[in-house]
Formats: sequence, C-alpha cells, structure tokens
Amino acid sequence: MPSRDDGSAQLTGRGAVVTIADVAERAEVSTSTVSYALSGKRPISERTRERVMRAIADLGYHPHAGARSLASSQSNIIAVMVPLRTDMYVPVIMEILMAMTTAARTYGKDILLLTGDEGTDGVRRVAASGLADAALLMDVELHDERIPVLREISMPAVMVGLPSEAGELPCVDLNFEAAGEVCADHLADLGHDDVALIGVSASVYRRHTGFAARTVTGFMNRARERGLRATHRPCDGTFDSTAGTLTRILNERPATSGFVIQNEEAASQLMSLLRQFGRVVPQDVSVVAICPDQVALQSSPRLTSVPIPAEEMGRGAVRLAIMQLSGQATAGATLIPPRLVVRESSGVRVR
Amino acid sequence: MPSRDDGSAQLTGRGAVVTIADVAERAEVSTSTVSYALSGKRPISERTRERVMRAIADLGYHPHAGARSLASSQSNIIAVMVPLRTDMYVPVIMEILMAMTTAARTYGKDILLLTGDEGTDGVRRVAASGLADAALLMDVELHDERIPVLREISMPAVMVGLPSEAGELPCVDLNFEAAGEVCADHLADLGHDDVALIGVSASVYRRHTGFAARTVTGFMNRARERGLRATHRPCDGTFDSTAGTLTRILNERPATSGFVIQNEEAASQLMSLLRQFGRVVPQDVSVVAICPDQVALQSSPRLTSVPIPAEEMGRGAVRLAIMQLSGQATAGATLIPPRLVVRESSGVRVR
DNA sequence: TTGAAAGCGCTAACAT
DNA sequence: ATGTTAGCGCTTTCAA
Repeated sequence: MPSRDDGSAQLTGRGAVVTIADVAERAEVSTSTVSYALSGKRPISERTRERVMRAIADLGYHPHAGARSLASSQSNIIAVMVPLRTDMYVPVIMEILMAMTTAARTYGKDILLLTGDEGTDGVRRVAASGLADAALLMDVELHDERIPVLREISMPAVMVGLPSEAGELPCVDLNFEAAGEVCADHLADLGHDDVALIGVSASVYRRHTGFAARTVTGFMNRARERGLRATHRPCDGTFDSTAGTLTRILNERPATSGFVIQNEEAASQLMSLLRQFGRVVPQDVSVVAICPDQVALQSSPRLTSVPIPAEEMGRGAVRLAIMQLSGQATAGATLIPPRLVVRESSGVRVR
Repeated sequence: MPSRDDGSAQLTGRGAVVTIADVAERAEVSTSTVSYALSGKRPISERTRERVMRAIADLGYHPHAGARSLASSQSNIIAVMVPLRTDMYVPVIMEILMAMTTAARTYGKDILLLTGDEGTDGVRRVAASGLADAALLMDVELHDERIPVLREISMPAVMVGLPSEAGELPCVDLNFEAAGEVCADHLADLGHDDVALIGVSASVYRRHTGFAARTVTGFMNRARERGLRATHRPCDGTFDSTAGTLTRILNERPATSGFVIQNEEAASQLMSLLRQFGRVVPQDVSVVAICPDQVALQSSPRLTSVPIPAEEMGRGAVRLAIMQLSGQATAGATLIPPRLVVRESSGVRVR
C-alpha cells in the first residue's frame, strides 16, 4: 500500500483516508490525546481540546468504525430483527423501525437490519462476530424460539411485544389488555350495552401472538364487569371477510350498537359497510378502533381510537438497550398505557 | 487485558472469544491458511480445508467483523437510506427493504438502516468511517440532494426510483410510464372510450416524485393514441377525498367506464364508492389498479392490476451494488417492464 | 494533563 | 500448497 505522507489522494473506497494520526499531527498532540478528546474518558485542557476539534474539522476526520470496534470491542451497532411474515400492520412496524433508527443515532448507534428468516442463527452471527452489541426483536411471539438464544449468548436485548416466558428479558409493548378495557369502558359510558370486537385473522389468534388475545381478554372481561353483552369475531382483512363478519354479527345480534375494531385493513371497510347497511355512525352505532392515527384519520367519519404508540415503542426499546449496554438493570415488561382519542365515530347511544 | 491462554471464559459482550488463531491451532495450520480457506483467495488442499472447517465448526468460530473491516477495508455492510416521510406506500417500502436484506445476505452482506433525516451527512458519515461500502437510496426524488454527495464520495450506490439527473448513477424502478400505457391499452382493448386515472395526492405531484408523473404521461399519451377521452385526478387517500374525486369525475363525464387507480389507500375505498353509486364492477365500469398484489387481492372484486415488483426492485438494487463493488460497470437506469394481471375488476364494456 | 506503545483479530503481501 | 509477519486505525494501559 502506498504511504500516505506523500500527500497524494488515495483512490480506495474511502477516498482520502484521514486517520487519527493525521489529526494528532495537525493538532500537535499524541494520538491518545485525540482519542480521549473524542471519548471524554479523561480530562483534556480546553486549549488542547479546541486544537483537536479544529484539526478534526479541517481534515474532515471520521473515526474508522472497524478499527474502533476492534480496539474497544464495541461496534456501536444495534441489530434489529424484523419477521418477514408478521402479524403486525406493516406501517406500524415501519414506524417503530424508523423511530429505533432515529433514537439510536441520538446515542451514537446505528441500526443493522436482520430478517426473521435468518432465524436464531442471525442473532448468533451478529453477536459472535461482534457486528452488533445489542439486539432488538420485533413482533415477538408468545413462545418465541429466539428467547432461549438471547439468554444463551448473553447479549443485551429488548423485545417489542410480550412473550409469555420473557423472564428477566426486557420488553416493550402497548398494554393491549388495558386497551381492550378502555374501549369497553368508552362504549359502556356512552350507553351501549350490546357490543362486538372485530379482531385480526383467526390464524393470528392461533399463532398466539400475545397482543390479539390480550385485547380480547381485556375487552370481554371489562364488558362483563360493566354488564354488557359482548362478542368477539376474527376477520382477515379482505373486504369479503369484513362483510361476512359484520353481516353475521348484525344477524345474530341486531341490537349491537358498539363496535371495537382491531384490524387496520378492515377499519375503513367496516365504515363503508355500515353506511351500506344503512347504519349511521355515530347516531346508530359507535365505532372505536385500535389502530395507528393515520388509519383513524383517513376513515370517514374519523375514528375514535386507541392509537398504537409506534414511535414510543421504538424509542423505548432503544433506551432499554442502551441502559443494558451501560450496565443498568432493565428487567421486566414496559407496558405503555393506552390512550383514548375521541373523534367522530362514537357517541351517546340513541334509542 | 487478561491473556486468553489460561482457558478462562471471557466475560465481555462476545462471550468466549474464538479467534482465527484458535482455529489455526486446532486445525494445526497457520492463521493465513484459515483466512484463505475462508475467503477462497488461494488454493487450499481438500484435506486442509476440511480440517479447518472442522475446527471452525468445533469452536463455533465467527470472524470478527471489525477486525476484518480494518484489515481488508471492506465492511461487508450496505447502507440503505429510507426517507422518513415518503411518497411511496409504506408496505412497498418495507417489502423492498426486506428483499434488500435477504438479497444482501446471499452475498454475505448486511444492511445498515439510515433515515432520510440524517440527510446527506448520513451518507458521508458511513462512507468516511468505513461503516458501509455501498449505499442504496430509496424513494429518490427527481432532484435529489443526495445525488451530488454520492458522486463526491465516489462510493458504490444504487437508487430506487428515477431521478432526472441520474447521470451515470445506476437506478432501479418500475417503468411507470409503460405501466400507464399498459393500463390505457387494457381499457381500450375492452372497448372503454371514456377513462380516468385517479392518482396520488397533489402534493406528491408537486414534489415531482418521478413515478407519479410518469404514470400520467404514459396513460394520457397512450389514451390519446388509442382515441380515448381521458382525464386525470389526484387523490390524497382519505375517504372523503376519494369520494369527492369520484363524484366529480362522474358528474363531469357520466360516461366514464374505465378507471385506473394508482393509490393504495383509495383503491378499496373506490370499490365501495362505486358500489354505493350503483355501478357494478366490471359490468358497468372496469377498474385497473397500479398497486401491490396484497391490495389488489383484498378488494372486492379482486382488482385487475399492474403489480409493484417490490421484491424484484430490492433484489435488483443489491445486485447492482454488488456489481459495482466488484468493479463491474452498471451505469444507467434499470426499468422493470410492467406486468398486467387480469382479475375480476375489468371486463368488456357493455353498452 | 499528556505521551508512548502494546495490542484488538484479521488480511495480504512476501516467503518458501 | 502453506507459513511468517507487517500492518489496518483505534483504544487503553502504563509512565511521566
């Protein structure tokens, strides 16, 4: 390799390679001083620090990530594993992912993307190769095979979702059980006594993906406590499925005047169908959705909803990972309390 | 730092650190032999290779990513920049992203996620720090500020989308102009002579995000060539907007019997509205959508559509990046030809 | 408050 | 076909 002190530009991928030695030379200090000025791990005189910073700016220096990771055994990379086939609504996944990426940058970390089909080997690989120093797992299942692996490799990890055997592993999720309760309460408060929950597809319930079942539990229990007649139906999100589900509910219980819908695809379809069936919202029936704001706002009328706090979940997961990285304890589940936003789709029952 | 030859397990993040030296010792070869056995950059006898592979498996060895990147100036990481606020339909972005991640792994690469709000500095940073050795830019705009940066840092890069000043930079996209043509042709072939394109929100057209305008161009030109009366309307995806757009079209041109819709949110709404307005699809009107299959399939009736080849776009972008990394030329645009899938929403015009 | 220098684990000449 | 070894650019003792 050509020596660098001839001042010629390098034609490698990195362009002109500026090293810490270059910075040290220009600032007339040692390389360790530059390193410490950057990390703050030992006191540096104000005068020296300024000279160093100046040199860094002048030369456009960026520390080499690989060298840093080799010397410090810290990659400053957080791996995020996203299942290929997920139970969650894709825009929510995306929003969480972006929130994670943004949050990670505020801690000087970057996000590495892993697909679920790399499976447990993916986690092992990035851990063993030192590629990442923490892992975030999205859309975890009740019995997730990645959980034992996480324990085994003892790498800081946070899960988005609520598995049953989380044990000491930290996780972040919306409190879906409380969300179900909030919805039941809202409808009960408005005087509705015959209510129905339209949920996600039956296959999701079968796969035991925590969140779906938890909403049902919260909703049904609270409905019973409030003395409501309540029922629950899955729905796979196609128009025909939504139409079938609604038809059956209205046939079996024509008096149903309150709906909770936890299915982003079906939400807007439900509104069209109610209109088509001659039910005016919110005069005849009230609808409460558990969905991202975007979905609630593009329906007509705009939906009263419990929003999915995607941004908060992403940010929270990163924060927990960073805490673990700095040795702080973070065990247990962080359940975000639901928030009810009342819009135009719910109102007092008119008899 | 404690020496490793005392056999004690390390309690760092990486657990028991297995190095190439450990593998070499166990296989009774030199470290370079292990390295070459892994990279294939020089011939290794079958017997030796087997011993090495055996040792690697026995010890559970994974090369240290940082060390590798330092020694080889190749990080094996590809950065992907996704805009925070995008014009594209989010599930499509996600599918492209996942396809990229999966494709990258087949080349032994990993994907690093960058948000658009890191802006041009983000690209500079990952390039200068050697964090990534190629960049993929999603949802590029017609005049994208990241393009000059890409040139300046001379890092292999591929764009998803079709900017106007692409120059020699490779990009991948669906041929939206041809997609517009295909839709016009399909409707013309079915005997429709009064047709309308319902597009994305006006703000997207204003932002000049290539794809939207290109579809309109292809559609309008081909419609004219085929002697159709054609019109074009933006739509922002809310139910009220879709209803308004449709109402206006039907008021101004009651004879309109062919619709092209390039708006995922509005597609299912449009079907409900047509039903509500008493138009039977496909007997009274035909609808062709430019949208992902998932959207086409969850509508009722299922939509004739030009699918967005998300998976192909993601895979193609990675392939082009890999080609550049290995020194092959890849200049210019790769426009994926549209495919028309006829389903139940289009049929011969009945007068 | 600062400097000198020994690695971190790997790759790629340069040997043989 | 294989071994030896000099770095890659940084962090972090150990010294001063």
